[in-house]
Amino acid sequence: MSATTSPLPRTGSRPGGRSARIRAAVHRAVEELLADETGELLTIPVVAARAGVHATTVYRRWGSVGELLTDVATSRFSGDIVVPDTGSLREDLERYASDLAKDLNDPDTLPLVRATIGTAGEQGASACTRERRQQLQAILEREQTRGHQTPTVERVMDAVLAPLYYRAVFTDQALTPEWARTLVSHLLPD
Amino acid sequence: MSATTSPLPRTGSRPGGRSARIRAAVHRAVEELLADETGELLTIPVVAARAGVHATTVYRRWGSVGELLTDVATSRFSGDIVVPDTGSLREDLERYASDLAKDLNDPDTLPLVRATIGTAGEQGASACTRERRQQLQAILEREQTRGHQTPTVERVMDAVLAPLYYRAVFTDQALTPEWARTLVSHLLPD
DNA sequence: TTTAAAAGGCAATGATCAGTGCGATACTGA
DNA sequence: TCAGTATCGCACTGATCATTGCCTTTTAAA
Repeated sequence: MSATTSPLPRTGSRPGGRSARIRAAVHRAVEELLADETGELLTIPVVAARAGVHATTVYRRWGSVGELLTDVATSRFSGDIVVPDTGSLREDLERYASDLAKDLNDPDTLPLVRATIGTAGEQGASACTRERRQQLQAILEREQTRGHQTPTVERVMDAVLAPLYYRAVFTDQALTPEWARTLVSHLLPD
Repeated sequence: MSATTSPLPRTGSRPGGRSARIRAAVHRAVEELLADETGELLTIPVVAARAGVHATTVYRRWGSVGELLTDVATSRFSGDIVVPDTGSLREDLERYASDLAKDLNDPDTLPLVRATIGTAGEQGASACTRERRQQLQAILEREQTRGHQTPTVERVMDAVLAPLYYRAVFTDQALTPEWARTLVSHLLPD
């Protein structure tokens, strides 16, 4: 259980190499099994069978379901949203919030978030949102470079990010782009 | 897997009866195992052993870990917070938010929320927050009875409830009462 | 091309899990 | 008190899981 070592092998990490192919297949298997929502429990043998690899391989590369889910979540929530750059803070945030709402509405996303939180605890939870914080930070810093005042990142997270994730995880309400933009207008009045 | 039948037995449900004692012991075992944070996976045999009952009993009364967690979460998050009634909406919300922050800071609470979400999905998630919505609704309705305008429940959930749960579940930031009150002051400016 | 290291496939093992009859015990209502 | 019913403990069973040693294949560098 070496939490610091990457599940990426030091060698064999060429884009189309065998290791990379296995990694992709396992990731896809996890997402499919979670999306299937058959209530079937997510175990390493099940994932391995679905991915067409041997369970041993998954045990050795990832160690546990928790670490596997953390890895899948990290990939899934990295680089999936392009941070908008419209020149206006309000516009940037509105587009970002509405993109995020669309992303969280993807039927594959929610089960992954829930499973990762439940199985991988702190590690998993931060894997789902670490990049979001950085993206908001980037939007704010650009606005500051333009010489304008901005709310703190914490404030934006409370006002925009939190409601999006809360609704997705805890309720069955739909995350509409209109509502997402409303969150921004409450944060930036007038 | 009868999702509608209550895990409470029809007979033997007297306060101090054996069924009630077993139920309490199982609930306590779940919370302790989650709080222990040994990374040990939560299975029915493990819970049963800790509670001093036979696994068969747990299988028959709850059926699965998911339903068990949903039941525990429902108990845990029902009647645990006294809805304040100060005569002022702002004061009510501030106390409520600060009480909720304290509740979510309890080391036993967070693992229960995470595990329930991860294992029991939609069912589990709503078990963690259903009562919160009703409590906020009650606070708002009292203010309306006094003849005052109030935000919608959805707005209060977005502005107060969501940040509290988001911070608890997704970050490692502490939930201070001061910050919780700040959320209310952003919702009710002037 | 050759060679050493890394990763994956395979088979086998002990441990744990989910689920099932059956008899004993505890509870409810008459 | 007493009968009927529900719940629980107990002893199994088959299935699945986590893990290991050994060998083959792939990979990266000489």
